[in-house]
Amino acid sequence: MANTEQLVTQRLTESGIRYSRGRRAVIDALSVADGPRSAAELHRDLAEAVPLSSLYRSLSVLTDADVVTMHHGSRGVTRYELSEWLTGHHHHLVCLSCGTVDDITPPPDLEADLESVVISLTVAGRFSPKGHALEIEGFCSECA
Amino acid sequence: MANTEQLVTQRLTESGIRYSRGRRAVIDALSVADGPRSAAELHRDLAEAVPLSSLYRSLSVLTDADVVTMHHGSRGVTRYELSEWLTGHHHHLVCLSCGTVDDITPPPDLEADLESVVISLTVAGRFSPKGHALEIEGFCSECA
DNA sequence: GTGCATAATGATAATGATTCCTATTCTCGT
DNA sequence: ACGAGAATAGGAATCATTATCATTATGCAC
Repeated sequence: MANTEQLVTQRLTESGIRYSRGRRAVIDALSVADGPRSAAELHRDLAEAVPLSSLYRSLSVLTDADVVTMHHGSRGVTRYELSEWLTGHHHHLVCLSCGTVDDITPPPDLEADLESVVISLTVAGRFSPKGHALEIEGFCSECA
Repeated sequence: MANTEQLVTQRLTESGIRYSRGRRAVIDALSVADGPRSAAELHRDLAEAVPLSSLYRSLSVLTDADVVTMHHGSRGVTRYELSEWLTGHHHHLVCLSCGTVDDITPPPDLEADLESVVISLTVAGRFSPKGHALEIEGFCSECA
């Protein structure tokens, strides 16, 4: 995924947003993560390289630019990950015990099934679907 | 749903938990809601009849007793609703604009499709699924 | 290259949701 | 009615997150 760098650079440039050292560090940390990360986790990973307040502001800016997407998970903490146009569409495995979240990408046929369920569920109604998220709750290998 | 009352009474009695005035008010408020409610919303609905601290404690007790289930939705606020064994299994329509969440219950065939997707996604792996939640994000009729 | 307008940073204060603490009140079984 | 344990209420404390603002860095015009 070496061109994540380029895609992000391009998107930020287009939006007139600087791709500063701190923001680059955030993107790098999210790039190597295998699931959404909370601000606290990122701060720990970045080992004080980015102060918490700057980290939050970077995440906010990057979210506005749609480079990063936020999720609201267990215990009221917000988790962030690279947006799907960078990583591909995926879903989440949420561990009920330790709270960690891993990405899972369904094979095309299953994803197609999901989409048709979403369409069927909203076709009758007054709701315009823009996206969907399937969260599978259970126990990860560590906590099983 | 007149027997929600009885089911809750029974469950709490079994657990040695009292079904006090305040807790009854919380259950009643959740019973008439058409989707998960935040503590703040409940507090507003209950018109100060239940102080915030008591409300939170009631929600915590009821969650522990599995009478109420918590969800983590938009903007980092926790929302609560009656557990699925009381209301039936359902999913959520989340409005990207105003943040409200509505319940949606799929017809059996669609729910069966969902379950088989979940099974297929986890069968290979080291993850034991216990439940699933499909959140459909979009715009409600108000915000369309 | 210099200077300037603007953007980004980082330390701290403020906010908002939630939890903890503790004295008082209520309830149930005796 | 009495006493033990449960529940309440109010406030203080905590945690995640956001706002403020003075300082620093960056990109661009000259």
